[in-house]
Amino acid sequence: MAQNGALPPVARSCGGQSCENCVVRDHAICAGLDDADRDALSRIGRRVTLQAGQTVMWEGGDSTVVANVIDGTLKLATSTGDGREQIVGVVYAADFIGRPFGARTPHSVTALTDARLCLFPRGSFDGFALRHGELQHRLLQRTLDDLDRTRAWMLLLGRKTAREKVATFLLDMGRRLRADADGVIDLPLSRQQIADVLGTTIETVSRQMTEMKRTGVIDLVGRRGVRLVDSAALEALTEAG
Amino acid sequence: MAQNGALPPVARSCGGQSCENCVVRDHAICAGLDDADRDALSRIGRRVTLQAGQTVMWEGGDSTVVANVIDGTLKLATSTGDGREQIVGVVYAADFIGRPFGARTPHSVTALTDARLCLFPRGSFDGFALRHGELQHRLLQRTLDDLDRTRAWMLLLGRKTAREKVATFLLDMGRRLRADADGVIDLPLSRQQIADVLGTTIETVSRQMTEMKRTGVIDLVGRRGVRLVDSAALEALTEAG
DNA sequence: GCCCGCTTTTGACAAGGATCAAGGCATAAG
DNA sequence: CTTATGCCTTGATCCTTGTCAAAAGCGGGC
Repeated sequence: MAQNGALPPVARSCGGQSCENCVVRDHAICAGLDDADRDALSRIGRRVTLQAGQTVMWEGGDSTVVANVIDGTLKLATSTGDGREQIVGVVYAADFIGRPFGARTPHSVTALTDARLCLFPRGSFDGFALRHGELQHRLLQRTLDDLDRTRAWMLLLGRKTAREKVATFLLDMGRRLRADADGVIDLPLSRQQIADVLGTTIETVSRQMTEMKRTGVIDLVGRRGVRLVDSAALEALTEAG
Repeated sequence: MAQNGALPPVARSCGGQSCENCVVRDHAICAGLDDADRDALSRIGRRVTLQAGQTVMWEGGDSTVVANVIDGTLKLATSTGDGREQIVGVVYAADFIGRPFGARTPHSVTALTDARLCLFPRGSFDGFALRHGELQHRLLQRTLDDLDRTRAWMLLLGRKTAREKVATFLLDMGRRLRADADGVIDLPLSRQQIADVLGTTIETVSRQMTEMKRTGVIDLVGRRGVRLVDSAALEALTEAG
């Protein structure tokens, strides 16, 4: 399973590609760098394409690379020795992944959808960041935001009921992902993965979503589609109910 | 309750006190600053004494101050509208608290024991940090570590059993706190607060600890004292069992 | 040293969610 | 179009943990 998810020996790289036409250049941590600095940074990195299911970093592994997400969705996960998994973060385009300034990666990083990364060797990136206060500042801002969001999620894991967890999750996805013309959101996570985010089981997630569909709060279309029919009601389910 | 915990109108301040004899100067984020910079930083801050139970920052409140913990133990907490509380962090001497570079404090900060802080107005601190890359780097390092630790705690909240939670908590306290001559650790948290850290109830915590005492893994002395009699066995209880 | 208040422990019971087990249904391959 | 393969849903049951209630015990104050 872990083997199947491994990067192929030679990853598809587009090293020569510049930042000029990068879709996340104004949202990733590189935003704010002047052209010369961004060029210098881009020479350190290379583009990599991932297929859904591929793992880029392993829990407890050496921290050898960090990256910007260009597009796609990835999960950050930790697990117990006996295989219980907890997803500790979901990252999207323009997010930063990996552990700069540290020897070990404390969690695995796996693509949930096909994805593209702008990958940097950690050592080179660390050096660059130390020489560029602006970049380090943006990294700090982002890390502080991550920490705030992560702590908010602890309230969900420790104190919310299954119903509240699923409602909170759906609203969160609604905020992060864009719905199509019919208002349908295409979830990047399977039911099992949703359960792993919420600290519950696949059956409980399924039952809660079915119940919400029955009461008309949401609509389920196919395996991955959801329409948030009544966001206000969903919001209400977020606490008590 | 919140009112009782508020800072008194005039906090006991020792503004004139310099960093020279500060017990955490080599461990807090100020370590690494040269004498001149540390002096400049100290002129921005002032010392404040807190009594157990006092709250320094409120969830959702304006982020007006940040601080170094000089001594004592404090909790970071968030809660649901209906009063369920989750402790999202416990901080000790030399730790940094508050939300730099952000308008709001996402969680409350409350003293668990009497404590002393080195308090800075956030605006001034932010400005100072922006002008001192070394300080900002240390802040980044610390924030990255906090994030790693917080994510590890998510695995506990989402996937561990009550038994595993309590065992993990006790070992964590054993690592962070120093035992006295008899090997007894004085917990800075009440049973209810332990429950709030672990995302469970006071009764469950009590039952688990009683059971561990019965099997000789730990020993309970008074309300706040614990002796980790068999750390190896405790470690084993950390996963499965 | 004794008493009072509050935390902690213990007990009984209920229930939310986990587990075990089929069955149904998208999605993709043939 | 048909079939096969996993996901997802649904059902039945169990059990860990939460809830409610009361007893016990620690610690501070008199």
